[in-house]
Amino acid sequence: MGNSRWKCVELNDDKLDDVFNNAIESKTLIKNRKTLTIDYVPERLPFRDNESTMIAQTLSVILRGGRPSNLLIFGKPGTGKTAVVKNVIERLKHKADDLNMQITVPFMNAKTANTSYKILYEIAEMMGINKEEKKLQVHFTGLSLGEATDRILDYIRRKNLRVVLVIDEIDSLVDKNGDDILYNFTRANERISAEQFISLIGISNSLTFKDKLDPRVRSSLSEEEMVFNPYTIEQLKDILVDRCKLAFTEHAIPTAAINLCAAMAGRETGDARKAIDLLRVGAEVAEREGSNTINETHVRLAQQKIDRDTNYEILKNSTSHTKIVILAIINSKNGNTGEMYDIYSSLCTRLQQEPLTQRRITQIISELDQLGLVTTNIVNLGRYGRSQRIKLVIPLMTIREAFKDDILLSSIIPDLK
DNA sequence: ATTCCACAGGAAACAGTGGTCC
DNA sequence: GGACCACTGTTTCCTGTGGAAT
Repeated sequence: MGNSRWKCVELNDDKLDDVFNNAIESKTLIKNRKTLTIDYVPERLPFRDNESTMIAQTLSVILRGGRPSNLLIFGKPGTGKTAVVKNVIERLKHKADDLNMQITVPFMNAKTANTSYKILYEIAEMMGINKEEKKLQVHFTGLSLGEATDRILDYIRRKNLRVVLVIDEIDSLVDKNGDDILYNFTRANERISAEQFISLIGISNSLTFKDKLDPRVRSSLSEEEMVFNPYTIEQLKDILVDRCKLAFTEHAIPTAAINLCAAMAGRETGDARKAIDLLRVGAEVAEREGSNTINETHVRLAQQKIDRDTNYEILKNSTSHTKIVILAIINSKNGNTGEMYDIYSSLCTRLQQEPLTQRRITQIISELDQLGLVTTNIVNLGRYGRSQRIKLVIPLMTIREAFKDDILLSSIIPDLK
């Protein structure tokens, strides 16, 4: 390795000790890191009192021995949907405990459990079905969807359960797998006896999600609906002030920096997650600088760091073909699909790789577009057809950095100007 | 007004993989 | 050990698109 990055130097143990000792002794800005994550759920969720009350009212039917309506919750990311639902359910469980009543609440995210079968498997895991004898379990794979559903319903019947099934990011499940599984669960109550039930709470980031559902599923799933509006900049400010009190030492963050975090997050989508992330990363940047306070520059640097880190991770973990596509876009003059595909094919030949079809490459481009790594514009050239203009929106430095350890690409990376 | 280009993108099929069941 | 199952990434086939050229 001729890289000057790696030099043989004598290790200075005293210096390392100093670093660690300083870390332990120095006063840090952040006194409670946990409060700087969106998942941290405070006792009272800001500005969601009405929503919390409405969800609680829907679920309170359980305490009177009834089955609550299915519920669909809509809202952009970072509007507190998941946190509110989790909070209400925790309280419901406490109340039910007081009344000696048992309810089961499997809570899953359809982005992680992204196929119908994985949802069934997760439900089985969370409900404890997989602690039963083997032929009653829902294994990781190998069963048909019908059999897995039957085993879950059978368990509910045998154990006489009341189940509230919460599926977060339910839209991504329906996008990929259709609504069969939802149909089965909304109809499941017909197959179990009166004192048992399954109710569904679906949490969706997309308002148009309902349009993709079969009318029968739509009517039973959305017995009740609720929309979480994005936070306003003023509300974000209040949330941040609240978190700052918990997270930082006194006077660590001036109002101007809080305002900037709120403004940057509020300008886009009113995303509280983003606002809190900016605060956390800003604090980390300030800490590393040895500063006692977080100023506006730290917040701006935090924004850059978040963007750079996300892009770097996506690029680094991409498949070889996605990486070659990115290199083809860099090398393409006008960014037309056709030209880009030709370059991609020749790069594949140079790397002794079998090129994927144009159809698949179109798909990869649209994935990159969704991730915000490229922008695409459809241009009509009349008689000369219709094409996409693809433009890269990430700095070449980030790409070079992310690809530099890829052995396959090593022969063409120096071409990156 | 019609033709035609160069794609976009939906739908279905397929191959390979990793698993269970009997 | 063969039948069966789901998942992922891909290919194949196909229809739709909008404006310059004719």
